Amino acid sequence: MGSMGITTGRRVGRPRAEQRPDSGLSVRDELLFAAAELFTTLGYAATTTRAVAESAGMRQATMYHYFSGKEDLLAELLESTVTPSLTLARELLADDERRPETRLWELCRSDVELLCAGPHNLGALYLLPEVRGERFAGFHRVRADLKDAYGQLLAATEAGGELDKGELQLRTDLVFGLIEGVILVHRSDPERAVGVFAGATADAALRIAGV
Amino acid sequence: MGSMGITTGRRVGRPRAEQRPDSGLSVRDELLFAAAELFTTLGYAATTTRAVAESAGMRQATMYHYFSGKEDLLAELLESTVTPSLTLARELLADDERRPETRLWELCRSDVELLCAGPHNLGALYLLPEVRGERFAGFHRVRADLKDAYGQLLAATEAGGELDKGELQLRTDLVFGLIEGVILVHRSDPERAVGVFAGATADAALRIAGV
DNA sequence: ATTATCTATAGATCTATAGATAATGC
DNA sequence: ATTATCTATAGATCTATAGATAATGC
Repeated sequence: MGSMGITTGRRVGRPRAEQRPDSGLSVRDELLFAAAELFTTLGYAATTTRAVAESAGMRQATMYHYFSGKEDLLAELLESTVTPSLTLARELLADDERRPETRLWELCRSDVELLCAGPHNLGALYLLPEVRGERFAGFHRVRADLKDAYGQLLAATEAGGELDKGELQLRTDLVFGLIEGVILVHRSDPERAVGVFAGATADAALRIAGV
Repeated sequence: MGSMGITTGRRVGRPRAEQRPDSGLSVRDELLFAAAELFTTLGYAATTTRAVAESAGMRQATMYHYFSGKEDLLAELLESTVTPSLTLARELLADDERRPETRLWELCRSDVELLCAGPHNLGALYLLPEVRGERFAGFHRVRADLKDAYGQLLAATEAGGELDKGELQLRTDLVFGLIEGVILVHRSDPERAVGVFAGATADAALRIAGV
C-alpha cells in the first residue's frame, strides 16, 4: 500500500489538458463508462470517438492508447454485461442442494436485476444490429453459453423432463426471450422498482416454462 | 386503367443513370425497402444515404427528392410497423362477441406474426437507442396506444378484473415485454416456423397474464 | 528511459444543396 | 412547363496516425 499511487496527482506521463477530480476508476474504465453513457443515451451511431474521449476527460487521440476504436469499446461493454450472468448460471448448475425450479427462478431474477442495474441501460446495447459479425464473436459465445444454461436448468425440472427436444427448445427460447425482453420494459419505464419487478418476471418465466 | 402508366418506361423526368427492371413499387417504397434491408443488416449507424439510394437504383442526391434524410426513413419505417398492430387492436377492443381472453390471445398471436414477418426483421429497429427523441414522437404515440389496448383487454378478462391498478400495469408490461422480446428470439433463430411459434407465444402471454 | 498525454493533421468520408439535363405533358 | 433525375461540390465532419511534450522512475 502507498506505492501504487492511488492518491491524486503523481501520475506518470504528460498531464491532461484539463484536470479533473480523480474518479477512482482506471482510465480504461472511465472510457468504458463514458461510452456506455453515450451509446445508451445518444445511440451508438451518433457517438463519436471524440465525444467518448472528451467525456472521459481526455483528448480524442488519447483514447487510442486504450482502445482501438468504437467497436472495441462496444465489444468490451457487451461482454462485461453477460459474463456475470454466466458465472452465476454455472454456480447454479453445479448446485445440487436446491430444486432445479428454485435455481431457474433465481437465475431469472438475478438476470433481470443485472439487466436493469447500473446507471445506464447497458442491456440495450445487445440490440444493436451492428452486434452481429465477427468482431463480437466473444460476446455471442458467452451469450449462447448462458442460454444453454437456461436450457439445462429447464430440462432438469420435473415438468421439463417430460418435454421432447423441440418443445424444450421452444420453452427455453421463450423464457430467455422474456428475460432479455426486460430490457425493453425497463426502457419504457426506468423508474419502476427493480426488486419487485425482478421477482415478478421470474414468476412469469416459470409460468411460461410450465414449471 | 392505362393512363396511369403502370407499364415500364414512359416515365416523366430525366432517366436514371442505370436502368433496372420495374419492381412495381413506388420510388418511395423502393427507398424504404432498401433502407429496411440495410438498417437491419448493417445497422443504422453503418448505413449511409448513398448506400440506401444506390441500393434502390438511384444516385445519392435523388433520395432527397423523397426523404429529408436517414432519420426520416427510419421514422417512416417504424410507424409502418406498429400501425397495423394498432388497427387490429382497435378492432378487437370493439368486438363484443368473443371473450376478452380470446381476443387478447389473438392480438398477441398476430403481433408475433407481424414482428417476425417480412423479409427483414423490422422489429429490430424498435430497439435502436436513437429512437428516443422528438423526431419519433409519432411512433411512440402509436406504440403507447397499442400498449394501452393490451392493458384494456387484460383488464376486461375475468382474472384481470380482480387485479388492482399496479398489478394490472405490471402484468401488461410483462405481456407486452414478452411480445416485443420476440424480436430478440426471432433474431437468434430466424428459421423457426412462425405459425407455431406465434401460437406458443400467445399461450405463454396468457399464462403470464394469469388468465 | 518510460510513459501518458498532447497538438496537428492527412485522408476519408458523408450530407445536403445548387444547378444542369432529359424525359413527358400540354 | 413540369418533373425526376443527374453531376458536381462545399462544408462539415470523423478517424487514426505521426510526432512532440511533460511528467515520473532509475
